[in-house]
Amino acid sequence: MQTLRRSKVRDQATEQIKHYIVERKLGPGDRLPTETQLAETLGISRLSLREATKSLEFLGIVKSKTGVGLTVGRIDMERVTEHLGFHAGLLDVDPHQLIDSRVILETGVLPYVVRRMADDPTIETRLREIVGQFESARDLKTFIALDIQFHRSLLEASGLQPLVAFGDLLHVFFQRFRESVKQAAWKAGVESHRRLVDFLAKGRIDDATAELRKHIESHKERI
Amino acid sequence: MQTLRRSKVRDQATEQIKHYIVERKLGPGDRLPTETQLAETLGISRLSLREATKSLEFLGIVKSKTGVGLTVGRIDMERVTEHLGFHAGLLDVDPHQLIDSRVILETGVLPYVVRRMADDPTIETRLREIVGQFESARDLKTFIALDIQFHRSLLEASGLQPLVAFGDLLHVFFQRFRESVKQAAWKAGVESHRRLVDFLAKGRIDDATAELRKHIESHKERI
DNA sequence: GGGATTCAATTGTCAGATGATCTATCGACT
DNA sequence: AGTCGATAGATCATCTGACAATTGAATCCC
Repeated sequence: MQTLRRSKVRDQATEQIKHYIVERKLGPGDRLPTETQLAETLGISRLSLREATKSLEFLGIVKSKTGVGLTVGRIDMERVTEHLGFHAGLLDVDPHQLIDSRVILETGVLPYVVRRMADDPTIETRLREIVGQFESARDLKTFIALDIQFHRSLLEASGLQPLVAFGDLLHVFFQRFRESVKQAAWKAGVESHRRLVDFLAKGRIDDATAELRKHIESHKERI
Repeated sequence: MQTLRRSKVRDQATEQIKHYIVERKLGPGDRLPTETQLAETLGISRLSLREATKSLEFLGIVKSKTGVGLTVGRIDMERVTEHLGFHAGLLDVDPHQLIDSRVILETGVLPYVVRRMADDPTIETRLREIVGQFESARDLKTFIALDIQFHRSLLEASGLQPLVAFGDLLHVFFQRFRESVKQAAWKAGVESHRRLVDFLAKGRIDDATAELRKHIESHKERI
């Protein structure tokens, strides 16, 4: 037999659309035919075509705007990371692994941060600004928000977008046991952040690494 | 000014479905409500709900079978690669950032690998097995497959699932310039892999780190 | 009891219609 | 003449309703 299982109309459509894009060497921003036209060309209903385009849109391969039409999109890692949370390895993660992963990610980034801090003084300003805001934090909620902001800024300071995206994802899973931080730990955390920035500003990578590692691993005591 | 655009029904639906899965801690294979039920619960038409599920299905987050219903799926990175890698022009990630990210990720993992290698001898066996298979690789395709396999095994050897997941994602975006590897580079790559395993087996983390960094950064010459 | 059949449940596909939103053109007013 | 606003057309967004295709289990027949 030719086809064991008949390929679904929708899946054929997605392939056809991708083929259309490649064949005509279309790039981000280029126009695609309208839904009606595409459906007619492929000989399927507009609905099936929509299911196809919506799938492609999910990853950013195409973009659709009301009143405008379909255009070729640009895929960025952030979008994919956003949905990656369902990767089998992440659905049910051991907190220890989560912590270790964060240590690797954030300490690994420090050499890059130091390098970029030397060129761009706004990075240090930004980090110190957040540290300063810690002082006026009164409740757990704002404290957590600031903590996330600080660590995100740290990753951003490396200039490595993929790691920022991944860091965001880790934070989502980290959230649940962040809330168990005791008031006593705040103060220590604030001091730790401040020392970290100091080390970075002086280019003392090893000290900064040790400080950051200790800071993140302190979460292990609360598991 | 903040563009106040109403979030589309479909996008809300995808979020709701993901939320549903996470909230109930559903894993691959678990059943979801039927389309009709879901649509009713969310207060939207079955059609809009379908566009949502089809999007999720595109990444493998959910699976649907005629006559059976919806089940939770397992994200298949190969599938993601297949869709994402079809047109390099659509990918918007700075290659340098990609390489640097990989360096941080994989070198950061090495101390953990060494530690676990000491306890579990199968790890070294596994890595050497892949290195051995490189010898018999005849075409670019199998070479690439082995390279991916090696680096994935390396991450797995750390025991840190989140990083494995992230590594998978990076490989998706890395794919495109893997294909530009010249035959001459194969041999060097194989040797580098072998040296890396040797260093790891001896617990020489610094040497291993340097070797791995050099290996990954060699891609920079081909940009 | 075992195999074939029927049937209910569920997804797959279609057609048609209406609302929402964007672009562009045209016209009025200064 | 130039600017602003309104109108119209194009296009996507969403809904309703219906029927076909597929699956899995209950049922029936021997």
